[in-house]
Amino acid sequence: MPTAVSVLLPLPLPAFSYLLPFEQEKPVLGARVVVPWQAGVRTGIVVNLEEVSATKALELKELIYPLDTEPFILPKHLAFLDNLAKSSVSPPGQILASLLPIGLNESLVHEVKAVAGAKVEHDLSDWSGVQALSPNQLDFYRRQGLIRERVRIEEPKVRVLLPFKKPDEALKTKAKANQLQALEWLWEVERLESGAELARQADVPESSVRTLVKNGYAGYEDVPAPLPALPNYPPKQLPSVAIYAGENHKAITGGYRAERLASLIPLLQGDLKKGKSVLVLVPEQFILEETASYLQSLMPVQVLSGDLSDAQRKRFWQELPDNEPLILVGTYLATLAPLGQLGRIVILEEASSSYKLQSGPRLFISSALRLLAEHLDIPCMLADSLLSPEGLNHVGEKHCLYLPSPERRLHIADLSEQSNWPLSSDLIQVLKQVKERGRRAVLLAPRRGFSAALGCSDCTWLAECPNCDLSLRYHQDKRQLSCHQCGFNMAIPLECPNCQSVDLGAMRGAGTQWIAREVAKHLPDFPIYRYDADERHDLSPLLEGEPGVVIATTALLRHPPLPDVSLLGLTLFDTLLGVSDFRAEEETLRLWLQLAELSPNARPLTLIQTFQPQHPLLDFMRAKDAEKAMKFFLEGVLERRKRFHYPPFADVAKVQISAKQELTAQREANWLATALKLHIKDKGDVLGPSAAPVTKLKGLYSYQLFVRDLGHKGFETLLQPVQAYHGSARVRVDVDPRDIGKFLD
DNA sequence: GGGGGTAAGTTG
DNA sequence: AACTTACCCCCT
Repeated sequence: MPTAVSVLLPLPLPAFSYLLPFEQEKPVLGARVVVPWQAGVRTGIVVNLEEVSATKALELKELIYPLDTEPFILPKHLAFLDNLAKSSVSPPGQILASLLPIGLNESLVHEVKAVAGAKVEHDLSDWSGVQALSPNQLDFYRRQGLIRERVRIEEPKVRVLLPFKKPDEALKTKAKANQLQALEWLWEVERLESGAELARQADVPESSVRTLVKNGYAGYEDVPAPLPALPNYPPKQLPSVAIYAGENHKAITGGYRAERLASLIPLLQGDLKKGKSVLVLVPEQFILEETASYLQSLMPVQVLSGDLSDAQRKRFWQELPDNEPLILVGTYLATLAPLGQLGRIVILEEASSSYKLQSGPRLFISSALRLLAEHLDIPCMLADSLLSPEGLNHVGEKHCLYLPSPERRLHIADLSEQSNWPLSSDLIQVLKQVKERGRRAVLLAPRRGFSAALGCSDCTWLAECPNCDLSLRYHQDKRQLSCHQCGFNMAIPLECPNCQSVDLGAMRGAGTQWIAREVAKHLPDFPIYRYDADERHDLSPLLEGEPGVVIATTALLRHPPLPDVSLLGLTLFDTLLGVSDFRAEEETLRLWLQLAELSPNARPLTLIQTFQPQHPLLDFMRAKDAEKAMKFFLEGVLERRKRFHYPPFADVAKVQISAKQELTAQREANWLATALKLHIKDKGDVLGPSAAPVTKLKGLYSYQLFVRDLGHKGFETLLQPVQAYHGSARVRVDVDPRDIGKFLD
């Protein structure tokens, strides 16, 4: 019986079947194979093999060539991929494309040869490069069965300068002293990447090197590229901790980031001793570097992230199965890393919103890896300053290790009674103390730029984005108004377009520029730094202990910690809570806990400016017994989530309907909501549709609705009407949205 | 009748 | 995702 091979390509499509040529060995599951695709070839992964009838075989195109004899993706991962595809309602190929960092886009040497006796227009009697044929001809010959094809991975080559001849008498004249010097140096170092480099190193003009090459003493050659070095990070000492996680723990919360990691060390060492590797997942590059720095002096560590070059990732992937047990610290790109003896998965900062992939299948990587651990039947450890309610519910209270939380000093400044906006008199007073004592302070503003808006003081006019329902952010330094969503920029108008008043000024929330200006007013001659996406000042004087104030956005959380910060100011607490998401409070609390990481060795006074000093969240932050407060907070969240049927007690998917015309978006959203309600019946419910929080964005009007899966039936079936939708609006789905108002591109 | 743009359909 | 085909508008 002929064999059909199902091949998954890194495209947003399901797997496709190809016929295995009768003379070819059956490929193993998870191996890479090259298959014909449109008028060329593509590399995919073998996900299934099945016997088919001879008639069925006739309909299939032939597989071209296997690239591997061993699985490139572990067969255990294939079922996991399939499961992820179903739960995220996206094609399996799309999951593969977003999780596999290498291997499927290799450059290939593709050759063709005419079958014996075939009449073809070209001379294809021997293997020749496919570029001799036009794509149409290739397709035609394929269909007629006139050619055979073969491929191999193109070895990465680099062009180098090599010495060809030893210096001879002809070079030993005074006029050719430079050439002689260069050639002798080249023989000394054996090879160099360019003639220019030789000229630099031998300290001769480039023309001398050119002459050497012209006269055949040296020349360029393509040689196999050397293996790239794998990254290394400067070692760092972990703090000591009093409690360690054991086998019965499934989550760690509280403490500093480094303490949570330190509490895991005996567990990790135990895994390695048992011959098991551990996958340590991180949400961002800076945590990857920090984690690798801490671990590498204690145990064998490898890293994988988007910061590695293609060549580095390739080397990493190839060597991984042969390595001794190790700790792999990686971002989501390490999900499918072929660790043979994987014994545990650790998810650091498990609740981090950075784990939400912003495109493709929009996976939430924490959930995906919890699923992987279940598939592999290995333990999974969660760690975060404040566990996600989902995480806590999953592991259960009694499997949770609480580390003592850092002690905090908190002062709340009520902005409603203040006249000197955006700084309260309390903040000004402590800032003055910081200056007098030559200390360091960090002020966090809710946004970059000067202010949230520019408006007219005489009427109600506010500058708004022409593409979005948002006010334009005022950037004083560039004398510009810009939209932080769509990137629209314009110059500041001279007068109000509404009432022609010239009294235009900053309105609403103060950004880093505004705060910096106010601080400068109150603290003349004190060093002021800014740290946001627009302006990243060099903070090394502060690292060395010089005094100063940093005005920053949360971008500062990705900067190495500053020593002995004595004041931490949150200039507008309210914006954090203003987010229209059921996770807003939880995220705010987590941010508050993360702020302690800005200066872990100090105990800075945290000053919070707010218009709502009675907000219940502040009570949790003020509580003396932090551990108890956190437990109480999470219990409350879970209780409400249960009562109102929110995750983890129901699965939620967002459906976004967008169109250029607002009415179209609204009509199609209503239509889709009705279709969904009829389809879902009592298996779940449909909330909405309602206009998206920012209804017009990037020129599109969006409506959104939420589908709740109350019986864990899976969105694969519940969202069927969405899958089948072919109307005039653009529809996007986000399963498990982490920010319910966020626009889906 | 064709250049230039977008929308819709197909890929094994 | 990448690519082809269909279709529309505008201009010569």
